Amino acid sequence: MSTKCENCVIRQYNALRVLNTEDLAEINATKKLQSVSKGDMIFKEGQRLSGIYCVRNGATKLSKITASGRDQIVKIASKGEILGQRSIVCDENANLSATALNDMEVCFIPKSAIKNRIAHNPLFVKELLVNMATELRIADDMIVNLSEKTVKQRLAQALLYLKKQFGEDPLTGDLTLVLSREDLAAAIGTATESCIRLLSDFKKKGYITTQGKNIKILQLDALEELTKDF
Amino acid sequence: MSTKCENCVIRQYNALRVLNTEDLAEINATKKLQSVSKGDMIFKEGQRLSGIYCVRNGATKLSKITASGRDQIVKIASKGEILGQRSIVCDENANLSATALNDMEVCFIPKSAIKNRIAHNPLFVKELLVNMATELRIADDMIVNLSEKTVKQRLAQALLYLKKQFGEDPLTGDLTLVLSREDLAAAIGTATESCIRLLSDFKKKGYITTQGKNIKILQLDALEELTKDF
DNA sequence: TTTAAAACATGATAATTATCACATTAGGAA
DNA sequence: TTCCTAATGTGATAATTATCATGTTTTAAA
Repeated sequence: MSTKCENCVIRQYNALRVLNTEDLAEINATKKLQSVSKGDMIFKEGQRLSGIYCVRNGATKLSKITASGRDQIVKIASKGEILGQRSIVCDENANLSATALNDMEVCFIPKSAIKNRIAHNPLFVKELLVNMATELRIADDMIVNLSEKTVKQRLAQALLYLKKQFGEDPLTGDLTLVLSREDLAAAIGTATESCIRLLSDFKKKGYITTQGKNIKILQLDALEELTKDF
Repeated sequence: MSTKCENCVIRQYNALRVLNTEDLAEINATKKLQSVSKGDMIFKEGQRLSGIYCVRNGATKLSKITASGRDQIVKIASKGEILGQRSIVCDENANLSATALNDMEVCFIPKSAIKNRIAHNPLFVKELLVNMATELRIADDMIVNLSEKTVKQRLAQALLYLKKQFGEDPLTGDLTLVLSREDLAAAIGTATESCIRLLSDFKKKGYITTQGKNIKILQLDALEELTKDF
């Protein structure tokens, strides 16, 4: 995969796709490819961002540490997604922390380059707008989910999401994106022990199997049924 | 208050403020002032919107009916805020329902007028973008709140929010925006009975008094302390 | 004003979820 | 490898929250 923005396929997934040759030249001249190791923090809540990060590879959690010390994952971002665009658009400090869930490659694009594009390319602004509006809908839906569904339902939903979004290992059938029990709990908004307990329950019922951190879904329909219950 | 967009002070609160005379002329020519009675639904989840609504007066809840029949309030919008802009931007059906919490006046602005402004006024698009980005931050924070805080903390927070956002009656000291217990429960994501029980608890402790649906905050500091606990 | 319906309120109880304690296992460093 | 630490897993229990039942009060309509 080329590291030249002009040839980069990754940007097809985000607002950068509408940039013209001239725009891309500046982005390309100023961007920096970075390797991020699993567990590394790309940026931290409250930090002033000097640019955005375009994810080339790997996945990251966007989360916030709560007063009680736990953290709540608001979103998982992966290939093609941009981190930090909300903060840059609003000229605010980061509202969430971004932590690598596995080894990643990201392109750092300095704020100035993005601000220039925003100032001069209306099409780009509109793309950003549509993107942000979509994220808002997803966040709104998550609010409804958190208050409507039980922890069990949210866990089932999270497993289905992981399968749909990141797929399964073609050999073993295990979910490709491997989360620690702690992260999985943080994603569905519950205590780690509760999450583990429910996974055990799913195992007992034959919905899934586990091997270490790996999870394999056996009965998709059972999990889907669970998410619908009320 | 004038009903001519050119002289309308309401639009100072939202993205419409950056429109020029020419833009405003088209908006003004096509907009329609509407009265909405308390309890009326302005639009419903899933509905195709033919425009946006600019709130001149009153307040509305933006909510979603859950599978179990309850509804969860995602946001309360009032004077100066625009309803439906997300759906128009994304060309999607409404994701939330908008229901008047009291008698309202709203200006309906047809989709075409807004789409024209988006197509021709980059400044307007940028304003929308910043607006949407801010709403996204608020939604993200709500996600963290819902999973971090107890119902009691969220109720305390909601009361403080109502005071800050809508103020108190200068005579009685009651919160200006009056919500039914059911709506208050829907806003904090709990059962109506739980909400009522906690209000009784707050009363017993002397934090608030109630008279019918009216609520008066007596001990602001106590409620603030509650929201911080862990 | 009367009356019916809706909203409010509270008790009893069940279900869900968190917390604490502790055992086991896995994974990485010396 | 061996050891240490962190993660996983489970039990016991407490706390929180939901649900159901039922009575009371408000509200609004006839």
